[in-house]
Amino acid sequence: MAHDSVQLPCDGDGACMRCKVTPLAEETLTCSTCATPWHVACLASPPETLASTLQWQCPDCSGDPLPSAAGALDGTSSELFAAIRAIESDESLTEKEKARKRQELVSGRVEEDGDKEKKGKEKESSFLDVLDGSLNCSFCMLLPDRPVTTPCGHNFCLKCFQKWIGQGKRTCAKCRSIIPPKMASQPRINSTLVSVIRMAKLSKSNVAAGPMKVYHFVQNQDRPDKAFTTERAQKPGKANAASGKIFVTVPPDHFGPITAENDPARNQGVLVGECWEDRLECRQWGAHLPHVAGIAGQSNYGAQSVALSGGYEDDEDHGEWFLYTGSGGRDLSGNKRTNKEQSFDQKFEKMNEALRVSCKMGYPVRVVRSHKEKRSSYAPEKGVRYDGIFRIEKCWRKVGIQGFKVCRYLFVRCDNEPAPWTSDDHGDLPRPLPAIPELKKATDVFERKESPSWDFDEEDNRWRWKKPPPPSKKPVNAADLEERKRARKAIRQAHTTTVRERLLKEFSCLICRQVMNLPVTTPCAHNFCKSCFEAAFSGKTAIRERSKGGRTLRSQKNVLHCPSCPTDISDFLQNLQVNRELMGVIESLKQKSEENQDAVEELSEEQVDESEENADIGSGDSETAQKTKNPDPKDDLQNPPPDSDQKRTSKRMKVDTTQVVADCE
DNA sequence: AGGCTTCTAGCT
DNA sequence: AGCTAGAAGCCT
Repeated sequence: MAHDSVQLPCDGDGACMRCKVTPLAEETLTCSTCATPWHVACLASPPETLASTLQWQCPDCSGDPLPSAAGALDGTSSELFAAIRAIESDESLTEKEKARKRQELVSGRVEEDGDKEKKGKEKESSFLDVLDGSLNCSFCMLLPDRPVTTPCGHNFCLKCFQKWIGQGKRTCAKCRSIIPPKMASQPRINSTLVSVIRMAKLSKSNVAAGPMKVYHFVQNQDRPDKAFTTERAQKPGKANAASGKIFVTVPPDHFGPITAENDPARNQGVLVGECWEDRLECRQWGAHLPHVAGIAGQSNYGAQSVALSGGYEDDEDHGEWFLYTGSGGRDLSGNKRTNKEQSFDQKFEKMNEALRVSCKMGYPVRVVRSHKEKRSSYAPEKGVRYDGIFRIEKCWRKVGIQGFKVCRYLFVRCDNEPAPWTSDDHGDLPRPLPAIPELKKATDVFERKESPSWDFDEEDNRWRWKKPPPPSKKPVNAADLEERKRARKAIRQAHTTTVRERLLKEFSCLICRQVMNLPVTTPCAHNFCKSCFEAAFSGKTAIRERSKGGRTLRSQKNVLHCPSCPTDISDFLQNLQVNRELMGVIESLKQKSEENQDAVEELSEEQVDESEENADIGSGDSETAQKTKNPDPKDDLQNPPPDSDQKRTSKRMKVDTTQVVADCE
């Protein structure tokens, strides 16, 4: 190997000054910094990969030649070198096209992909006037994907950057500044830049302004697996968290057990005895959806589930059967969610009526018990547990412990699986109703007259639907619908917010909270105005300033923390570089937003609705298969049957179907 | 013990 | 379609 010898480039005539031969074009490499040609065969360490040839620096420019195990280049490489040179010399191509072609060659991307990208690029070009290509990753020449910013203020795709680092490079591909080891080993995504790029992409048709699409709106499938704290929540933890993803595919008004086919996540269904940390987690598995309320139901339709949480002192728990108290009768004015004190009578309305409908129809009701039910032997020690299917056999009103009337319900278990507390190896068998002493004083007693929908089948020896379950009135992914509702709201809000406000939000300095002026990006990917950043360390930087004097002062290294995180950014501070690319974009967006501000505020909602419609997902409905005539649950009650509701439901179902078709196309 | 938020049924 | 009050939570 020639690595001990002096390395020399080609002379003005193209002859290698070391071996004196004039190499063919494909046997030479041009330095990306000084543009001097070099004879590849005479290099001590030719670039290991073709990717690195694009950014190749000659031994003179790179300073410390990398130790390389690579020998002379093989034939295949030479061919590729030739191909690259051919691209370089093709005058019909623009610089960007050249870069893309080079990239295709090097990465071995298939032509089809290249075409797709080309289409993407054409799309991009319309907003490139905002970005002006200034943000493009120097490696792939595209807008950075998962952008990372070097301390010298240059932006790259995370993957491109990692590739570069993987080749042993420790200098910025753009300006040759040293990349700190920490940045090299743990590059951080610059989330502000992510916003910049998203904004730019979204503003393509309506330069810098456009309806600022709310990209952080979450659909059920995109919701996190766990409950999460929203941006506006002041308190951490689950006290005021939003629910995470709903894992099961049953509609929110689904009665009865949740079976394997509605559990795509695990394919086992919700099993009796299953436990969850809290009500939010319980909600995610569909056993009981409301995360505060004890009863899930609709007054004209029935109740699907209840929670026993010890919220009402009148409750009486006997495991396989229990006496449940209705909701209401309490003053929740102010900001309360609960109030133990009862101040008026409960009535059979709302959720209490829903329970009565379930009683009347003999619907299966899911029951969960919470650890908060302290007076019951059957409550779990921790969290919330699914205890299976119960039926409401009777309901009535009585004067409760606090002196006001409460609604009462007799729940009796009727599940095919044994209860979590029993040592039986089989589920429930029909049992005689327990004697209820308080019934003597009860008023408004209601008993089921018709045969129950959910009953024990003597032949099958198991509990099952004896009558078709009530058809669902809600789409399966009601959670999605709710999300979309919220998203619509958010979009509307985005319309009324000025671009300036959004700029402020997305590109504000973490110190002064204003739109950044001369932005600097720390290696830990936090962004500040240069002046704010410097001011934060005024008086502290002096110690390090004398380091250029001599190496004796090196021992005095002063640890300085990023204003936003504990990262030591003392090295970064020493040579503060403005992220000019980011600055350019902010400036341009600022300017254009001022021009368009009025127009933005007046934007019609049509655009929003359109995008909404497209984002809509048709909802299948497993229950529609059982569309037999449903007996009206309230036909013997004073209220009129919910005719209008039924019509509305079928109408919506039709709409949903067409949407599914549309979505498939 | 107080107070924050989420979710939604049931109204306008 | 939009709003509001009520809901058996949860955390400091």
